[in-house]
Amino acid sequence: MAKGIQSIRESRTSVELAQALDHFGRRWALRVIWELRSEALNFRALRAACTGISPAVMQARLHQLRDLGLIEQIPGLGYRLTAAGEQLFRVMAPLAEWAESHLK
Amino acid sequence: MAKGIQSIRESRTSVELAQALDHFGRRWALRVIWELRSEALNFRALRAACTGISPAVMQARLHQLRDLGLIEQIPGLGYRLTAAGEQLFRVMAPLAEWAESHLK
DNA sequence: GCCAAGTGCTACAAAATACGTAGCAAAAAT
DNA sequence: ATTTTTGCTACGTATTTTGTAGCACTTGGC
Repeated sequence: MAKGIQSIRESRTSVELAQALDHFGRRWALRVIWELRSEALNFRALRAACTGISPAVMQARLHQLRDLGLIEQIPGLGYRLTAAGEQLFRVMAPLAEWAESHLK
Repeated sequence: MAKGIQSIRESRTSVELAQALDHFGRRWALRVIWELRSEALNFRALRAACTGISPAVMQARLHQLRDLGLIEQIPGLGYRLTAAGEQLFRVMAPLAEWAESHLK
C-alpha cells in the first residue's frame, strides 16, 4: 500500500455533519421526516405509515426530531415539518430518486 | 381531529425507498460513504476517520455497502466508491450543507 | 532467510437500542 | 354517559453496537 497517504487522516468531517449523520443513522429517523413530507400526521397515522415501528421508538424519534427543530406538534393536527424540516426533505428528495433507480 | 383524512393512509412510500432508508438508518452507514468521498481508504484509515466505530460494525457496514454496490474493495488500495456510490455522495452533499447551516 | 510493523478481519462479553404487545389516562365523538 | 380515538408509557425479549483483545497474513528492511 502506498506510504502514508491515508494514514494520519483523522476525520476531516465537521462535528455538525457527524452529529447529523449520527441522528439520521438511527432507525426510522429519516423515514419519519419522509412520511411527513406532504401532510401533517398524528401519532397513530405516523405509526401506520412507518410499518413496523414500535410506539416507544416513534416517541423517541419524535422527541429527537423536535429537539432538532425539524418537526413540531400542533395540538389538534398532529406532527408536521417545520421550515427546517421541509428544507431537509427537499434535500432528501434526490435520495429517493436515487433509491428508485438503483434498488430495482 | 379532522375526520379520516389521515387515517387509512398506509405507507405511500415505495418499497425501494423504504429499503434504502432502512439501510441508511443504520449507524455509520452514511458516514462511511461520506468518508470515502474524496479518496480510497483502507480498513484502518476508514476506522480512524469514523471516530468511535468498532471493527465489527465497520466490517458489517462494508459488507452491506458492497452488497448494495456502493463501494468496492481494491486489493492494494482499500475501499472506494463505485459509480453508484459517487452518485449517492452527490445526493448527500446538500445534506451536509444543511447540517452545517442548521446545527451550529 | 529473519524480524518488526502494518494489514484486514474475527471473537466475545457488556451496554445500548429496538421490537412487540398490552394497556392507561385524557380528549373527542356519539 | 358511553364508546372511540387519541398520545403515550411499561416492560420483557430480541437485535444491534460497543470496546477490547488479538489472530493470520502481507510488506518492508536488513
